Amino acid sequence: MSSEYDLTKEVTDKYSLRGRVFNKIRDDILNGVYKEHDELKEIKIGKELGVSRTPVREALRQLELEGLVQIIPNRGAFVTGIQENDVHDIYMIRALLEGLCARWATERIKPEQLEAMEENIYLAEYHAAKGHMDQMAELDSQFHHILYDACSSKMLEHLLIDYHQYVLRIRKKTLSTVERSTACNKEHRGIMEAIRAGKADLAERLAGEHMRSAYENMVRNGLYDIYKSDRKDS
Amino acid sequence: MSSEYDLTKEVTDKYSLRGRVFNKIRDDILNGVYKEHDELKEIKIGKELGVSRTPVREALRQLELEGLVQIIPNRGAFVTGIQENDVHDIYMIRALLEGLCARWATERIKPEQLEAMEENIYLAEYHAAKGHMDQMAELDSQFHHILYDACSSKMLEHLLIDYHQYVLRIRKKTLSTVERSTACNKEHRGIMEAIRAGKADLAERLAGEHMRSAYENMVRNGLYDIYKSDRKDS
DNA sequence: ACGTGTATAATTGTATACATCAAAAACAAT
DNA sequence: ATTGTTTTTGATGTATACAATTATACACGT
Repeated sequence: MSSEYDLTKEVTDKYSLRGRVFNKIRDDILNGVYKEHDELKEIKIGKELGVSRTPVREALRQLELEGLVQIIPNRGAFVTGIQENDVHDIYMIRALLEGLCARWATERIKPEQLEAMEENIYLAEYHAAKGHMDQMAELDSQFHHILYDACSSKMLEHLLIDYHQYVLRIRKKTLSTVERSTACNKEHRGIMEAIRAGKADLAERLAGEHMRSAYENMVRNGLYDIYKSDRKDS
Repeated sequence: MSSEYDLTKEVTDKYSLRGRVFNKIRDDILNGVYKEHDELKEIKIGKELGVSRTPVREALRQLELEGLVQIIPNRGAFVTGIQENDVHDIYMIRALLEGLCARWATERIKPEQLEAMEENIYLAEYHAAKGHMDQMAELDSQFHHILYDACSSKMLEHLLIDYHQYVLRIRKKTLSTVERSTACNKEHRGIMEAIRAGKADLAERLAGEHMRSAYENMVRNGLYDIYKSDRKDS
């Protein structure tokens, strides 16, 4: 069972109103429901979700810290969103950090975690072969979360989980093609083998390349036109 | 004038209660006033600061997102703090990211920013020579913020400012020695020269080394014993 | 003595009320 | 018609009130 690698960020999210509101708004921003510079009014959102202002406010304050929302005192909360160039930056940042994560994981991974990775890749290859594309994003997420866990760095894990979330929507699209999915699985396997063999340098390099190739695939296929609509050159 | 590079993270911090409460608790955690596993009760903190629970709650929710506080639903908020190994991780992460920042800054820096860096280093060298150690942390912060600004990446800037803050207390201690201060200034100058010369690879490498040498200096001088007290091996 | 169960207190979660601020509208003056 | 001022409106900032949950204390039974 790999239910251990639950992808929910905080346990609180499921059980508190604030957590649900936070996730809802966050998803709506990442999924383009709210666009750049949209104003997020506490009362309106509260009504829509059937809650009072309080949990909405708390959620907005958190989103401010994540950089998805800008709060101007006494004015309101405005969507910051993710720009086209932000996606580029995120992938370049991730290339470095996933590399570091793979390096540390090589030195610190536990047998169960390696086991879990093995199982994950096996499953992913199976579903890719069968064309079950809807499963791929989930499995990809899981693979990376196992890696984040295995690096045994609270700091790095926290960071990578955040950045992983940011590009959630785009990842779903990217992985919906068979080509990218199979390539992705191959790269995952490569990283795992390097970790298993204790080759930290190789693992780091492969993890970095994994990010770059994901990004290049995205650009090549014009898969992030979705962000272009609400672009502003300021 | 370099007042442009104001180090406050958000404008809201100064003017809203929540912002002040947030900064206060944050500083208290980073400065060791609250220790690992301390419980942060909304009413108590509110009373201490002379405010109601609302701003305190919002601040705690934000700190949760920063990872400095863990919130257990219906139970309370507990200090997570920064462990000894977290400091290590932060510096290794920063080594990569400051490197990337320097690289991008090399390609995108504006003349005014280069000017500001020049001025900053000049001032820092002056104060270091005069033994004005109290100024060093501030100037160091300023240098890095100029760099963050110059890389023209909202994402990377946001991230680096966060991590820079995390190690604020320890940086103050480290820079209080003349040796480290002068070495630090030399490294800053090196980075600036590389950027000015358009040597991105060199700038990246130097910025990374700057972090590693800062960390090694810290370890060598046992300067982060302060974190050891509340350590737990879990 | 020990564990269990209930009552009480304390704390958090949420909703609402009031205060404050800022943009928008209405109006006056030029 | 345009500008400047006042009024109004609507939103946020903060405080408080109530509900739900959890921790504590104590009595009871074994």
